[in-house]
Amino acid sequence: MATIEDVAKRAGLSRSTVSRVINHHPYVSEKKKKLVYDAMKELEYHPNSSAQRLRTQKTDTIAVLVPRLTNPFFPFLIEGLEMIAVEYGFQLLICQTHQDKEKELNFLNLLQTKQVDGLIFTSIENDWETIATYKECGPIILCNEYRSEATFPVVRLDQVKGSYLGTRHLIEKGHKKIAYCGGTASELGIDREKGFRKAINEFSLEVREEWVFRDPYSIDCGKRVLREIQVMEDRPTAIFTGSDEIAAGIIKQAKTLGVKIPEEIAVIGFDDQPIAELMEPTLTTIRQPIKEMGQKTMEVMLSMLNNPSGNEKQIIELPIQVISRESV
Amino acid sequence: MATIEDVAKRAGLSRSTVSRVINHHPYVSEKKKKLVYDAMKELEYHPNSSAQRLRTQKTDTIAVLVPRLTNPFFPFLIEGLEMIAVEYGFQLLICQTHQDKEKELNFLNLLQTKQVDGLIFTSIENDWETIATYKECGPIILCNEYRSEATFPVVRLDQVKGSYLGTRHLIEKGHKKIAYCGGTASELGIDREKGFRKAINEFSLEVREEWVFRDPYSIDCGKRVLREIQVMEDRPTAIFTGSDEIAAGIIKQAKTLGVKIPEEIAVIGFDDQPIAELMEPTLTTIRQPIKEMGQKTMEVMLSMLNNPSGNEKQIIELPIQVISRESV
DNA sequence: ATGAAAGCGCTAACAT
DNA sequence: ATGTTAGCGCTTTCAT
Repeated sequence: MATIEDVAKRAGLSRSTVSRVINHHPYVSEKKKKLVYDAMKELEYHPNSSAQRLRTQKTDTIAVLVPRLTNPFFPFLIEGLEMIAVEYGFQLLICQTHQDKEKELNFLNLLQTKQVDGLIFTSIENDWETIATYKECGPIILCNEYRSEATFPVVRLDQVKGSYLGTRHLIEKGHKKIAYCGGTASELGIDREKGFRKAINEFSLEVREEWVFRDPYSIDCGKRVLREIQVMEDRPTAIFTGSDEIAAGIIKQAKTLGVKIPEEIAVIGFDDQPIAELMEPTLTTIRQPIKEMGQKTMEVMLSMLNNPSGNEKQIIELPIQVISRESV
Repeated sequence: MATIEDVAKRAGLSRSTVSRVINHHPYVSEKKKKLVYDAMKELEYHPNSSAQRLRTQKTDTIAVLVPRLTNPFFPFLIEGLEMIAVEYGFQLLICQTHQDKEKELNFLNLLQTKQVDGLIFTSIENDWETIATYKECGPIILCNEYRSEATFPVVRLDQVKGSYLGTRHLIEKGHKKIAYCGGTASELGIDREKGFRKAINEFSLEVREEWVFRDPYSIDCGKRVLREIQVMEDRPTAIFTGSDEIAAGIIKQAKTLGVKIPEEIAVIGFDDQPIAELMEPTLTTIRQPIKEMGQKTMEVMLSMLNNPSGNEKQIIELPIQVISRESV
């Protein structure tokens, strides 16, 4: 492997000049520039990125922690993040935590070992205390999931409002017995339940505790929930869910059991993923501006990188809306 | 940021000893080991990965080129790749080419700048000649997509057989007029068409050229294809597709147009993604052992890394099978 | 078992 | 406009 030294010799110049050419510095004569380029080509020279990183103390890389890529929500979010990152010459290091606390901690290590310049959480596994420890290690942003104790910037959607609107939509369609199936493990989940209950209370309805499912997250979870509901004495007539996957699972199971949707049970999803339009009936859902959230997040990250002092807490909230289709 | 030097001073030892502790070398007395660990903890020391990489000339990182993560096929493939990689202490750098030749070339650069130790293609945008150039830059493997001229190891599925089986399945269900909608841009596509035609010929059927669609890849493409078919005078009674997404698009559009599936038109997908079970009718499809393909690929990569001379061509083919559901 | 010293490949301050 | 030089933080021979 050719080094910068080799190129310098070959071009009959100093390492500095070669370095200047590589980094597009001004004040290099055209003549020598050409000499350098020729030498680089002949020697098939490519700068060693580890050396560059060591020297400059920058990696131009941002870590993005996601629970798993097989949940389509996250690829779409990454799409937004990457769009802005690439524009400014940054690359993403995508890290799947698989919902594992220890893995998450290991990824935080990337910041400490200077393998990345900044880190973005899109889901959070560990306690806030644990994560707060890393504040000094470099710019960190919470995107999508959040913690109110957070002292990092947060880019998120107004989950309370989202689930409030979704639930109100169900109520306006005449439903009075509504189940909640959104998850409450995270603060995001708690807020969703909050919005849900806000709508419920506003219309003086009641929620039976057995209609509240706080763990579901997948297609299979959705299926299971519907099976549980079907054996209840007093059944809800509508279900609010925390993702299109859960909703899809419910609908799928309903077909298997011969339960009519939305006549017997209405279902509302969350996310507006491609699957929402493909299901039969098509899925009424709550659209999150995922890509925009990604873009906004990366913009905040870049500004933190440019202005290291400006990492105070700030909360950016994006709008959310109900997309009415056939499942309600 | 504390450096190894700081730790050495603090522990009253040399940098070498600290380094030995970090890297779990033998022949360090327990006493000094403890001294080092204490110092590391007090100083919150974390080794700088750029320095380590520069020194060792290794990154323990493998680049994985995918067209896009929003196509669920690739997250599942990554699942398999990552499982093995993590086991052996490697991390993945996931790179989306977005089907862009230039981006693909830029990612190949990662190998030249020593930012990764090896690189895996899961799709190929550039000419083979162009890619062949990079052979000397480090271990490269083709996974999923392939080129017969390839001089790198290839891990793939038997596409000819897959589409042959799928098509035969349609024929055995009584179809004689079958459309092909699989893509032919890549060699993978060509092989699929080959398998398709093999089955067609075996049963002495005919394929009208207007029934052959070589470009489709997405849900929207599938919709478009069905619209085009519906305005034909002589319509096929079955469609072979190159992905569950395309098939899903066709089914969706069929509903919109009031076309009955499978009665008026049968559809077979490719991949067996979660969506295949959610559609109504459920999707008959060709299952690819995606995760296994990822695992196998990473095993080959690791063996290349351990044995740099062993990067000769080898082709590993995995089995494929038809999953019969309702859409045929 | 431990330390001294060289050097991985690069950039940037300083000097000219 | 170009060159000289120091040093980023680490590992690894070599010596003891």
